[in-house]
Amino acid sequence: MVTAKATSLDVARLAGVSQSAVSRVFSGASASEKTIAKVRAAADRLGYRPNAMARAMKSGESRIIGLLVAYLENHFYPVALEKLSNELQARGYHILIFMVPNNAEDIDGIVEELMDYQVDGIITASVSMSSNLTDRCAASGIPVVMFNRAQDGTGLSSVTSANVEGGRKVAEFLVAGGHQRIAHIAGWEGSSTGRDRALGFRLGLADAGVPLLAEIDGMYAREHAAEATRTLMARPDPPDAIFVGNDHMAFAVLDVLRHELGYKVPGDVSVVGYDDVPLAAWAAYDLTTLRQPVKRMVDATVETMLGQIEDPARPAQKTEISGPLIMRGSARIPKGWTQ
Amino acid sequence: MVTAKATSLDVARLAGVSQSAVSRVFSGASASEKTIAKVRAAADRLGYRPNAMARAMKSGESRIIGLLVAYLENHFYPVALEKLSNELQARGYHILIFMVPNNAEDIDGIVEELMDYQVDGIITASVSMSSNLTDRCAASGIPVVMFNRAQDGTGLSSVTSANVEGGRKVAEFLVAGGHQRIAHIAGWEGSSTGRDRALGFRLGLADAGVPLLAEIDGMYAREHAAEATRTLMARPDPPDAIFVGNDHMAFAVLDVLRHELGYKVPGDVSVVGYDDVPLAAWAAYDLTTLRQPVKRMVDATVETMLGQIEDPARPAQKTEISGPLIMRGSARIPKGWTQ
DNA sequence: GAGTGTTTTGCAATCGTATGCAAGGGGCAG
DNA sequence: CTGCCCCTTGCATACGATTGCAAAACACTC
Repeated sequence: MVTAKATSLDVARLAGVSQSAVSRVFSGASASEKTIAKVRAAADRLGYRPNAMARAMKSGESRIIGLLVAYLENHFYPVALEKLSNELQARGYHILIFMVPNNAEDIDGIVEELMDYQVDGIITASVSMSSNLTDRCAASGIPVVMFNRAQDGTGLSSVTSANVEGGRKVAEFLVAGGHQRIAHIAGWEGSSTGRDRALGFRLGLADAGVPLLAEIDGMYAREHAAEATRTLMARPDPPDAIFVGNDHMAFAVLDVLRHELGYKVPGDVSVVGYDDVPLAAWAAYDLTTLRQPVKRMVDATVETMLGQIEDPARPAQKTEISGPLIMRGSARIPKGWTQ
Repeated sequence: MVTAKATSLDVARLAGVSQSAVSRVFSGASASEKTIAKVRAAADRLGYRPNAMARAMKSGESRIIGLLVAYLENHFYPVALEKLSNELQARGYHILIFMVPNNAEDIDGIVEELMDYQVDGIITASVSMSSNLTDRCAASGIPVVMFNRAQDGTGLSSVTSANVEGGRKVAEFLVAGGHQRIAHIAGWEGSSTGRDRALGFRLGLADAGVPLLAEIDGMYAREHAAEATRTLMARPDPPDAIFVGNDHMAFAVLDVLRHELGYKVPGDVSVVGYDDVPLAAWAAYDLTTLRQPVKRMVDATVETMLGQIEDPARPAQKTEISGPLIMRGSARIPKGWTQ
């Protein structure tokens, strides 16, 4: 007898109890066995389920997390999104997803919309927030966790991989491989990840006494990375190794090197990426890359988020998770290094 | 003066009007210029925005669309999701996203959760629904649109590409290319897309009088497709052309053919996929494939969805959109065929 | 200035649930 | 049996908005 939609009052009447009894049964408050049984029976008969909207309105907790994503083109994000959604779903939360247009101006409007829905928290994936926005969220007591991006100055929690350390590892790896002319096609310098990876990379090279041949901002975009590759290889002293700011760009670099310019990888040039998206393991690319441990990053994000929801007073928390270098076939492997 | 959170009543008091006046200003009902100005000013000062939850509860319209997705591993879905989200956002709707676990049993529970949120509609992406579920949605008057999958018998709207026609086009293309031993690694036979593409392909071959060498269900999974490829190539009469049920599997097929078994593509074997995900155009794969016009499919999905929300009496609508064959480098191009 | 018609506005009820409060009921010790 | 305490239960209210209704304000015409 599943009619249009039953309310707690309908159930109450059918069960012969008060509406509050029904509410108590479904919100886990205390009730006698007898009442619980009667209510459950009636609810089943009517197909009743509590109205999440009404519940949210009354309690002020929507159990919805707003997710801001800039682009899904880079496979890292779909993968993260999938895990994030599963994890939150398991904890009884759900994701209201918002794509952020490239023009960073509109983001304020988007966040406003988010807040209209009384979201319990906001997770941003590779999105920066204006300080104005940060303040609003703080004022409303809405926790924010930045995933795969950090932002100094703001009091926001963030979860990233250990980007400086990661950049450094790549530098050590390339130096150990005996490369002489090392270049970097960097992640967007407007992002903390791009800057940190580049910084770590430069530090690592400096420590080894190897100069950085060139650095070009690839903007995390295929086209920019491809163009940067052409520029680099057109030099009189083209690089014999390129560290690329993320896998997504590295694929473009490999495409240009192999299929457009006819270079051998890693024979002529070694290429190293960053992320270790699934595609990096596919034979066509077989990309050596520094892995971002998505699962652990997601777990940390969820923990931080729920922690702050439970205790709004908890201070912001910046988590860095380090990942291993995954050696595959796109870069010469130094003697003695093993997986 | 952005305090915790202002309600319409706060605004009303500050503006010196009634709470209903505030409501009317923000819901676009008629009001005098003077009132509008006063309310707007007060609202700005308080940082007031209407509470979407409360609005949803009262009006019964949440302006939220539930989206059920099975997996994001196949790039077709992130791309579609991005467009879908943008499109709906532009129309004032938002997406509550749910990942459906592989065990199809749980899907009922997921849909229940969806309905708890009073979603205005449900879009499923490559997910099948039990008839039980279908009934519940119908009973609740919640429109459902299936994206990239159709289901007979249910009265549900669906938007797909013209899969039978598409399969046929591929058959004609391969036959025209002079291939003799043509095999098919099919999409999951439990899905309408997989079945229809295979059906069209067989029909096309039959019309041309060319036999189908073999057909294996690739389950839309990389590993299955890879294994199927090994099986096919181990035959005494290995195929000289393989039509693969979607790009995602086709990449695995190419990886195995080229890097594991050492075949030349398209020299030894031609490979054709289905979808035309961005990756298909990248040089490393350069995959000939039948394009599913995502943009148009998404548009149709949104139109159908909103149409049914506006007028619940509107009958279900099955849309099929045909796409072109995109000729790239993974399959021999018949003489005289041009892009 | 009175009469008529059209807006504008406020009052109050309502959506479906949660919860403080006080009354009711049951169990147990004395 | 009485008294005390604790667990259940129902009543009534609140959450923040929308909306029907009727009174009030306004605009015009005669």
